[in-house]
Amino acid sequence: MKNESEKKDLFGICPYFTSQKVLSGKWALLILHYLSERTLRFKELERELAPITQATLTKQLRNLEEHGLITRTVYNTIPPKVEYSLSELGLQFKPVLDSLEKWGDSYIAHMEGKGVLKEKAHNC
Amino acid sequence: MKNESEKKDLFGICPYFTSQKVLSGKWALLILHYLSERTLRFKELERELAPITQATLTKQLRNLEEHGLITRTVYNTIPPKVEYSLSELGLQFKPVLDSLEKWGDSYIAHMEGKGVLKEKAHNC
DNA sequence: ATAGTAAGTATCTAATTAGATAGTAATGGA
DNA sequence: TCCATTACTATCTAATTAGATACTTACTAT
Repeated sequence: MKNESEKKDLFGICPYFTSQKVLSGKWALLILHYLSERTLRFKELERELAPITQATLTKQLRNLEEHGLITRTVYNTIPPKVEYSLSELGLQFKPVLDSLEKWGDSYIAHMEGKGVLKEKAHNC
Repeated sequence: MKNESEKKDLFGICPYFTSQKVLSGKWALLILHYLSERTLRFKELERELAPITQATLTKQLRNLEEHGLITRTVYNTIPPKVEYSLSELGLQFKPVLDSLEKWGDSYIAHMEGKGVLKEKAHNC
């Protein structure tokens, strides 16, 4: 199934399409948010993102790493220690996170105004 | 499969989780981008987003409409005319689009620096 | 000896999304 | 009379993602 002629792959060409691809994971934004606050170990992220599973978290982290948003540092200890943090590119993503958080909050406020009220989250 | 106790549904609670849900469609960002420039008819959007299919475009638009980001205006003419535009909430989303575009562009520039060069897109 | 720990991998299934394809409705124009 | 037009809907299949579960490694503390 080769389709060189198709213009499907706007990845790396259109900023919106590119962003969509990078951020498409269910947990991507949340991971970037937590890492924007501080470097975290695998286990710490797992706790923050519960009830995420290990396998899923690993996949999401690999995806972000492949796209260059986060860096992975392995310490050769037993038990293992692996730290995740934002790369330079990931740091540049902060303005997006900020505007997204602002919008998300006003979106939630808007919904609450319409009667879809929920309790405030403990984490996140 | 009822799971009231699970804290899976952070939609409407956590701004990142909420944003993720709203923007999860493959074409969501692109649609919001085009609509942020001007009101568009269904057919116009379809052309801009080619090779999207009608069915897919309809689904994406319904999703955005349900989440309150866009408004749908039907004119009772033959052939039909339906216009889509950003709602108040959609307009508030503009800062996100702007920061996203900025980041996407620098991401692409970064990739090009690493030798993943592509031609510039005609549209988008 | 055994259990606990951290950070995985490997499979497989379930759920969600996107896409292909065909059909509809009402009208104006050739 | 037939075709084009616009904005769909309805099915069905394909592709992608998320999640469940079990296993691994090598060391330390009980």
